[in-house]
Amino acid sequence: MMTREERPSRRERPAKPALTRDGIVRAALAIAGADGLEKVTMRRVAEQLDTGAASLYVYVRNTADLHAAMLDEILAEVDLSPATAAGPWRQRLAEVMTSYSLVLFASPALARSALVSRPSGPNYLNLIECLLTLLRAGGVPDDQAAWGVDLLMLFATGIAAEHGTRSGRADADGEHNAMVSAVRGADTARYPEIARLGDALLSGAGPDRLAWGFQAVIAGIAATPR
Amino acid sequence: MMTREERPSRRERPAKPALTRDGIVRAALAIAGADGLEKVTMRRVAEQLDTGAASLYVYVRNTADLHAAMLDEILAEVDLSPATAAGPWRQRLAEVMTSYSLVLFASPALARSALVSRPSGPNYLNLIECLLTLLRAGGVPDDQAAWGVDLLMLFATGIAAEHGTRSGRADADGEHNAMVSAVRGADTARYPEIARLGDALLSGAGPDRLAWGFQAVIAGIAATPR
DNA sequence: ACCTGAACACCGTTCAAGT
DNA sequence: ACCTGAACACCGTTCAAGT
Repeated sequence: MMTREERPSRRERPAKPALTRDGIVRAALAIAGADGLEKVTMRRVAEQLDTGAASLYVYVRNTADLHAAMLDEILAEVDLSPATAAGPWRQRLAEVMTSYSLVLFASPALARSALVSRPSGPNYLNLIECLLTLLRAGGVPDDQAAWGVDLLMLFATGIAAEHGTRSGRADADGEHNAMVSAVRGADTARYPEIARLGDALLSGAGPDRLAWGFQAVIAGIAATPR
Repeated sequence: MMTREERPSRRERPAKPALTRDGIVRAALAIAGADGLEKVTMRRVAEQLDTGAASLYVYVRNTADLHAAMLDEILAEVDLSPATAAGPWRQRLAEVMTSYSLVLFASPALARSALVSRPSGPNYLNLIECLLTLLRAGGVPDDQAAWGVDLLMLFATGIAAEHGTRSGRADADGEHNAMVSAVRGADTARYPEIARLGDALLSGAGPDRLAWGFQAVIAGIAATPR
């Protein structure tokens, strides 16, 4: 027979979990997913963890550090396997970039923060390493690859950030977007090209646009010597 | 002889200037130039104008609106004249983009805010119109031009934003940049490509990089059908 | 070493009341 | 219509004091 339950003096409610950096980051991601990144404040994260804001500073340097950690955490989901798969390098490169984009599309607010402060966590470095490996496999000269990676990341991150801005709170608020009114408005005379191209300028973040962008950027990187 | 001075009852000190949207934006730009964009708060701008924060809301919808207005204001300085000049279209396009970049380099914090919330003021629209005109002059198909403009702007804005992050307060604080330590550090085994390329990855926002990027993006846009 | 409460020095935005 | 003071509902971060 089993012995009587150990530690019977333990309270009914499970003890509040020990504070860890990972726990803080996970709590922050939960809040961001539910209420948006702007609600991820030290005080709110601390509240969720049943402690005070000051306690977080043992594990997190400041708010920017917390945001960076959140970003790196979600970058763990990016699929880097095409780097070692078979097939044409351009397509494999596009696959990795697409995976990165899909991850950021799910967290557009973090995409915006990635634009502002370039991440530098281990998962981000893994991704960059992977992109460089693929560019090298494609015979792209080193100097072009070094700057090209930036171009690729900027494009993918920017599109994800834009997507978030559009479908998020901002647009629901009926944000006065001058581009929209110029495209289908009375400003045909002032901005003829914008009016002429119309919706093509606004056609958002669909997979087509992403795929075209990757192709274009990869082609430019490979074809432009320094 | 002249008549005696009119309105002699006027006070010695010049009356405090009437509040206008333009005055608010200019005061905000002055603060941003002196102390950084993060100091551009409603309360601080109001203080500079010798009034209360609540008074600004007659002319400015909210903080985001103020930032957007600041951005559009500085975009007035972008030189669009290459659009109607003579010469190869690619070079003229690069000239306009370079002018845009130089303007943003002077206000990197606004570059970051431009990445997050795409501007849409009249000066921004003028710029987009100009870019589209040049792409059309180059015979770039409409659909490629529509998406290509975005690519160009994203690159130029991103580089300017990055430049600001590096030379600004963040770097001075000795920000722990994992990229830097991976490049010249002990992680040669973990990130061989990053280590191998080294400083080429970090070589910042020089004119060479900008020029190369414009060339590459323009080449990609022109060469990649949709 | 870790955690806490309290404090400091701020924010954006709204609103009733004035002119 | 514009302007204001005061209030509401928050912030990040620090620090002395506790365990």
